[in-house]
Amino acid sequence: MSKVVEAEQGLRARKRAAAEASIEQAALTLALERGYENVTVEMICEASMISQRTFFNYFGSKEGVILGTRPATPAEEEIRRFVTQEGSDVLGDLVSLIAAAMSAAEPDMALFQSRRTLIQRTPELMMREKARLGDAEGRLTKYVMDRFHTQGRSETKTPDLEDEARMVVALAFGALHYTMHKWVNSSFSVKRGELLETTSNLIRRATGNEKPA
Amino acid sequence: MSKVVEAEQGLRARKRAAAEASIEQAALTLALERGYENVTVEMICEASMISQRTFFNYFGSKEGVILGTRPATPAEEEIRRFVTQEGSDVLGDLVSLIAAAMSAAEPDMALFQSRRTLIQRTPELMMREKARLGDAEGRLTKYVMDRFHTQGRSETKTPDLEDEARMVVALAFGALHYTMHKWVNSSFSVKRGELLETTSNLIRRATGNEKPA
DNA sequence: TATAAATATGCAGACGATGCATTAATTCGC
DNA sequence: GCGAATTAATGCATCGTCTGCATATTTATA
Repeated sequence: MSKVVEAEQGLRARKRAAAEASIEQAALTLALERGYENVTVEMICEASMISQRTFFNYFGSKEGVILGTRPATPAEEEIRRFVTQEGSDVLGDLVSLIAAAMSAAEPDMALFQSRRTLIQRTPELMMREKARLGDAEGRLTKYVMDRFHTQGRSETKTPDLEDEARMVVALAFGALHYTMHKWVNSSFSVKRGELLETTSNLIRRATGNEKPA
Repeated sequence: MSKVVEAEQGLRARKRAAAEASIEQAALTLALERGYENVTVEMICEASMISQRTFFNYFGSKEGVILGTRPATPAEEEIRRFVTQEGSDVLGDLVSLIAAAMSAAEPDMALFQSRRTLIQRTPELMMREKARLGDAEGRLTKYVMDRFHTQGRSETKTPDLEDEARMVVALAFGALHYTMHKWVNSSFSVKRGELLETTSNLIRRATGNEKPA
């Protein structure tokens, strides 16, 4: 803790990080090869040479190692931007926000893609993934409300404003699902900007809001 | 099978129906009392006096007895109506279609409400529920496409028409989620018509499509 | 009523997950 | 560096869901 200011957080932390990485790698590889259901925790432990108990200490569950441990929360900064953002495309902006948080949660692109692929092809995982997002529902609704307030809308004038916010979040989840699907199926080749643009356009069309031009 | 044309499908079927009803009742009651997680399959079996093996033969899983065995498929007739329906509110109409199918799958209103309440308050179940709906995604997308075609839209003129259809389905799921939530939280007092109307309006607002009047 | 067909049950065991005691490793004060 | 104090990893027992398979029951049928 003297020589190097950041990084090198002690032997303990480094070892743990290494072990985690090794376990994740083993799990992802095995699952991509043989299918999530056909991989047991025991196999993963064997491959990464740790005890089963340690596996659960680290990741909590079999699904945890695939979905990733971080809860994918948007950064303060991003949230502020979303809240104060001008324009009326709440839905599009919210989808962007969540998408950004998701990729931020897994810096390693290769791992991220492995995860997404696996999630996409495994109903079980897909559903867990959605459940996780569901946890954030309340928080996201709050952001949307903040944005509404910033834009001068209030419950006084619009009593069911919160309902509207909830609906925005619900729709965003739906759109996000679509977007992820699309992205995985394009083998991650589409740039994020384009993808989100497409998503926005589709939302407009799907809801009867053709883009003027 | 001679005297009575319908009903009375033989002792066997009747017994099974009775057993199923008894098990469902026991499961729902126990789960509402003590929480889904705190009820074991063993308890349910004890309460309904059948073997664990039989329980799994009937319902396949612990979650199955709560969510219900029927997959909630819209009737042919409803589908046809949806496909040939005039108007541009695909999203609203689709939400209606799915909602109708869901209530049709459980004729007994009391049971239906028990299920919904339990699903609503149990994240685990919520997520399973969504996963089930996810299974129908492909089918629903097809209906939407059929409707588009009926309305004279084609992939020739709109290459990404299928994407648009997918997005409609994805958004419908989101909206449906919202609607169910709302309904459960109103203790099922809101009439379905009103609820769907509200949903439609909120979708319009959420997507920047204020209703003119 | 005897026989065939279907069904419920018991039993063993796989697998995920958790609690608890034990052992091994790391960190920290000297 | 070295030993004590902390902290983390492991082993073990156990619960709960779920499946396969053999066996016992029950219903349907001739």
